[in-house]
Amino acid sequence: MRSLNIMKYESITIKDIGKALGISTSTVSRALRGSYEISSETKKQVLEYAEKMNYRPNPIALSLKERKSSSIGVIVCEIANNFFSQAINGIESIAYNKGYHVIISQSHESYEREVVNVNHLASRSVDGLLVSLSSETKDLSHFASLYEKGLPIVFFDRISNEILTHTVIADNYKAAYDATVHLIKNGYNKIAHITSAPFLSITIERLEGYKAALKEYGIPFNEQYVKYCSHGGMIVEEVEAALNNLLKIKQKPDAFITAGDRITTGSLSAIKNLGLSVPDDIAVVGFTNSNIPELINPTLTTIRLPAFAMGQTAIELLIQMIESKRPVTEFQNKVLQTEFTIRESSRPKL
Amino acid sequence: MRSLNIMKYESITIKDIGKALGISTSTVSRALRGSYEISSETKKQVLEYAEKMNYRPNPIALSLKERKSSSIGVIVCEIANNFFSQAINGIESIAYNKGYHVIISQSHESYEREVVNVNHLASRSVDGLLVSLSSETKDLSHFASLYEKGLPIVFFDRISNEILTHTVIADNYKAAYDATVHLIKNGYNKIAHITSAPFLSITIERLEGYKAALKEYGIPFNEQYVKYCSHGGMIVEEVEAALNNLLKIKQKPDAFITAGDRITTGSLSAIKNLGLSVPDDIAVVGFTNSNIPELINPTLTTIRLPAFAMGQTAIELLIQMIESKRPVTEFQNKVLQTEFTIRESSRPKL
DNA sequence: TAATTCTACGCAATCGTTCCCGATAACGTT
DNA sequence: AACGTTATCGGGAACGATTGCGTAGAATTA
Repeated sequence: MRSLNIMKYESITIKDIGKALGISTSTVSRALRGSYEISSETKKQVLEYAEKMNYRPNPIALSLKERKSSSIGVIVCEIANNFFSQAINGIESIAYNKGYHVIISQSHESYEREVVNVNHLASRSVDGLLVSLSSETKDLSHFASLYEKGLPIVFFDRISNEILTHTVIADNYKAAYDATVHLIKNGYNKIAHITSAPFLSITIERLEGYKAALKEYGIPFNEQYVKYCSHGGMIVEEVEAALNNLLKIKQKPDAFITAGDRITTGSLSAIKNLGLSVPDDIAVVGFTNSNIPELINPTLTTIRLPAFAMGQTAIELLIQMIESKRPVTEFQNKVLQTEFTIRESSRPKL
Repeated sequence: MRSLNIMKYESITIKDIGKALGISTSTVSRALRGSYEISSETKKQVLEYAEKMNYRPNPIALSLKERKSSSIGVIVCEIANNFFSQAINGIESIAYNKGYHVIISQSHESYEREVVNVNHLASRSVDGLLVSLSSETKDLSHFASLYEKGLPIVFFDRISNEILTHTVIADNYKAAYDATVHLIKNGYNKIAHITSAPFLSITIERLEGYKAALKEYGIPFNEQYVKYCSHGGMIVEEVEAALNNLLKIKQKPDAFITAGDRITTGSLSAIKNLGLSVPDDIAVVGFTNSNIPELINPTLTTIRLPAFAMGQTAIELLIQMIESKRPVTEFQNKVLQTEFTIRESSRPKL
């Protein structure tokens, strides 16, 4: 049994080492960093003592002096979302090996919260930012001002073209196109789309793909068939409302595509509560990174985003930007392919 | 379109304000904090200028000076787990309102990683730590040494009695007991248990509840019916192996209880792949915080941990510890009730 | 009027680290 | 013998903020 001491945690500093060894702090500092102008005996002495006392440089002092922190900030709407938690794992897998620590913060789809978080991260001297925008964010000046002052930022998933930098997205256009075509070929022609906030990049990209497929197969686009969840499905009620509104249309849809984890699960629950059956009453294709689509009843046809790879790609671009000596002028806009798995929820219409 | 400047981000300091206004930094500092020994005109001048220039105190400098950071560190095995992401949301909901920032780090069930993370958080001067142990952790000296030096720590979910501090857990004993009794009453008597690493507190508590129920109903405890996943189910293969080993037993179990999100989904997938049907071939009750247990086929009988509340309780105890002037000597060991929902996967045996 | 008390501010130390300047030897060179 | 080199180290400023202490000048009191 160990108990808590009221004294605040204190660790050994180079000053302590200098005092103990009768040398100056500058010498200790240089010895620790292996400077050529320190004799090998002194070096050995310092190194041994530091090792013995378990000396660790104070990262706070380093951050203050060097204005960097070997840490990168990640801003996502929420981690309780398969896509983002998987993306974060991708980010960490690279960052950890390159000596960067990852600080995660959640916007909870709130613009205000996003602003607070980005400013906090910046004031904490993160060396760079990885951002997926909140569904409320229309104005990017909180990022722009930092970016212009030299803070590297890479956007992923929910991006913006307002700031010229690297971006990493999934091929949302193609994914939505393929899903729509799949439904059409399986005999569905009243295909709805429950999606996120209207101005989000992912929403626009997916909507375009959806429209393109309809057009190609001569199905007129029906504005009523597109329902937006302004909180990205984070609020259950908005998904239920979207679904109910869809079912109220006289030309009731016979299929729908959901654009996100929360929207997918939310609408499936709502359908179940309404006593409807999938796909006989209505077919479903969902954008989701759930790892149990085949456990759902019926098994769910899904579009899975390459979350882990997107995280990896984004952090690689960011680190490249951070460690670049010259200003980066060539920006990459990576588009990663999604994974389409056909299951029962979209089987051919009877 | 805005582009990246190579100059490193620089913000306004107290020194800049002093220079601009022709006063000393101490006066600026005091004016900003509303000290009584600054004239109201000077105060007004400083406040206005600071506001105009959007001055924000540098938290790094403050951390260095004050040896605290208004941030608390959270160590969990992984965020891509419903329980932990929900718990983190509970933590954040309180921390945010009390002015603390939350830094999340993942151990990925690795002891080594846990040690690295805790030391990094400590050196970053977090004011306290919220910890759920990794499944590999047997030795707690990396926590104990910091705790003894005054760093407040609260353990939640996967706890240890090696360190005397506040703890927050779910009533795992009762949950496992109830689940087992439920299965027995529904006619199952060869009940297996697929659980996490054997020395984890949650494993022990659940196993005890399971055993107690068996004993109460006169069913002999069969060692073979308990399978451990040393990585907490994080590796799919270990769950499959556990299940396969279970099915190889001559007295094949007719039901099993899974002790965790990953183990639950992993074993259900494995069962599905084997072509077995639930609950006819084998019934299932799962510890899981999934929000779609009723979408699974068959709908899943679950034990849900009060993740959000556990996070809230833990952070409240931690903040209380941080802000306490005197050393805390009375420790609370909170036990929160779980939520048992009976569905089809454990319906009465035919 | 002289002594005292306030008022309102500046100086400098502090936190831990790095790094630009010197400084001081012991050498070798001329 | 005088000078330049080189090796090795220390002093001190800087990063941004807080704070104990000192003090000039004004206001008050005796």
